[in-house]
Amino acid sequence: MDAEVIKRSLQSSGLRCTAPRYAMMAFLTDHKGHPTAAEIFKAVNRVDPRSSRATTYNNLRDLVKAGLVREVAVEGRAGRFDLEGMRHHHFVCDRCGNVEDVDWYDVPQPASHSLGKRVVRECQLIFRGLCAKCAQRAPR
Amino acid sequence: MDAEVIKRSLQSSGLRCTAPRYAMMAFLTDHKGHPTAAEIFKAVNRVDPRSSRATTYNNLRDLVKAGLVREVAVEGRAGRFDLEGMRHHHFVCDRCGNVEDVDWYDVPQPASHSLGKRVVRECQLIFRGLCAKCAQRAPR
DNA sequence: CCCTATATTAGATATAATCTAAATCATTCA
DNA sequence: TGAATGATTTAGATTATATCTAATATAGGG
Ligand SMILES: [Mn+2]
Ligand SMILES: [Mn+2]
Ligand SMILES: [Zn+2]
Ligand SMILES: [Zn+2]
Repeated sequence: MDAEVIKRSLQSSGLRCTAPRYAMMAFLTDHKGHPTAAEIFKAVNRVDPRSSRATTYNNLRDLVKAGLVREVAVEGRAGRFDLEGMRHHHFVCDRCGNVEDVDWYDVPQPASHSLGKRVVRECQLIFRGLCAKCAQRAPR
Repeated sequence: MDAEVIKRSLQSSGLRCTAPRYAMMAFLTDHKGHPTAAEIFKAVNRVDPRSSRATTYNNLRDLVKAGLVREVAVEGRAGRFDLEGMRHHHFVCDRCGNVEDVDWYDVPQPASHSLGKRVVRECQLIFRGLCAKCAQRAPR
């Protein structure tokens, strides 16, 4: 019963379990492909066509702030989202913009003097280049 | 004579040394604060008010492709740019969006089997949280 | 079952980036 | 030096992405 898990994870973050929020979390649980906000919006509305773009963005913001969801910013394109489940890194394709998971491995922290008074919330390791599919196609 | 350095670095990348390109590189050399495309556009036009937004974006794209400039994507905000000079990592402030440099240290590569047929061009380590200034201000 | 802080909604607005096709320019080579 | 030419630039329109607004609805505690 995944439903209970989602409900509890929302509530334990101080977020009400609303229909749009639940639908977004359920969608992200089932679709590991790093969807954009627009894709999440469309998917949620296919089920129950009443949600608003504003709600999608508001909720993504809140879910990221609560640590349930992670955003991967992609230059010149819409940001991509995924569940903060098992730790992993990311690979972003220069050509097609796809975001793919890379197995987790530990990354050393910076020397504390080089962070100064900054407060670190998270640390993302992002690889860029050509995904397997794009690497095979002709260059340029 | 910085001018010659810029000119040569452009040409050795197969890029003509044009006025807008030169001005952009000079501006990035002098301003280490990770400006946005809009800021670069404005700065270049203050000197010689003839450049176009399209040229700014085109050139940033080409300079990144040539490896002379790096882009840091920031969720929900304009991307930030800096020169690929001394290697370093980045810190992005959740609240004010500022991008700051973090001293370089070596990051281990992923196991090659976990990259598969992907071709890695670069690897970015990005920290997120509150910058020193924002960390001091009241929370929320 | 009520109450109310929290959340949602439609649509307008703001911001960021790309596209177009005509004009210009940097570089090469005779 | 003086074409020739492919790369580059340009203004402005267009698209893509994200946020704002203020009226309405609802989750969840009491
Ligand atoms: Mn992921
Ligand atoms: Mn930097
Ligand atoms: Zn690809
Ligand atoms: Zn800050």
